[in-house]
Amino acid sequence: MARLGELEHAIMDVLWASDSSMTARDVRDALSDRDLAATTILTVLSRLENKGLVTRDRSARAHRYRPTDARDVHVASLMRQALDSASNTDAALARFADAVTPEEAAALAGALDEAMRRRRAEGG
Amino acid sequence: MARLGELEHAIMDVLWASDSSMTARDVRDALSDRDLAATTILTVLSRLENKGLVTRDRSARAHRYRPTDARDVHVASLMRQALDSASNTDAALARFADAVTPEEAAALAGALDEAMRRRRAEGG
DNA sequence: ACCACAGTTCTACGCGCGGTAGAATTCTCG
DNA sequence: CGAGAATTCTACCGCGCGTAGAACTGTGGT
Repeated sequence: MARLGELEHAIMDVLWASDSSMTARDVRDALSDRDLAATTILTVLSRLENKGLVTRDRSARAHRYRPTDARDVHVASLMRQALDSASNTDAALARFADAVTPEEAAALAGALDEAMRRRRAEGG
Repeated sequence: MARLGELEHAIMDVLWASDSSMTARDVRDALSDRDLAATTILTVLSRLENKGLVTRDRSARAHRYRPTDARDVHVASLMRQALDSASNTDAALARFADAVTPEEAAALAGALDEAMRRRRAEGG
């Protein structure tokens, strides 16, 4: 769904790295090495808003932008999308299991476990 | 790495669905509802070859095309890429664990288990 | 040996997206 | 109210992708 270009991604990175909302100027400063025009930042920020990736707070003079979702959520969503494009989910998951490091495997196994536990606790 | 357009994806789907290699004509026939020109298929097939997604066998008069990797491998690779774009891998995996169905979770847990076992057996 | 034809390569066009930014507009602070 | 910052409007350019015509080439049939 959300196809990001290089600059769009860079800006998302800046927003994700910040724990509070940022103004366009804040973003530009964070990307000062690129020496971008202020309007460039604004344009991209608007496009990101249209794509649903950032949310804008228009109350103040200088609008404040923040990511709609945390980066993890976005990453998980990309992974989910990829998985959905498989014809054989299990086979894809098996391949994926081969592609993770032992540390990641452990973390994932734990997370699966907990997710399952939580589901059982909630769902009844 | 591999960004696919709509037609490119459709063609990959055709190739993935087939268990043997196909000629351009075969592919066109499989997409006959689209009524595409033969050269269109060829062009896209070439682009896919450049992207490393399909392999071409030039020995016969009509070249034969087949996917470089199975679909699962491709899907797993997309998932891996997504995961690599996370700043906090564990957090992303935790989110992902929440996004899979119980069936998928079971399959994945099993696959992780087996991958681990295999690694232990091989790697020493 | 030659021709017809299938298949391939070359080339190209149009469109939409992303990077980029100027011009015009608007709002706020002093 | 004026200056300046911020936003919106608009636009350009390059590239990737869908699409395909024209030219080329190699193989099979007679």
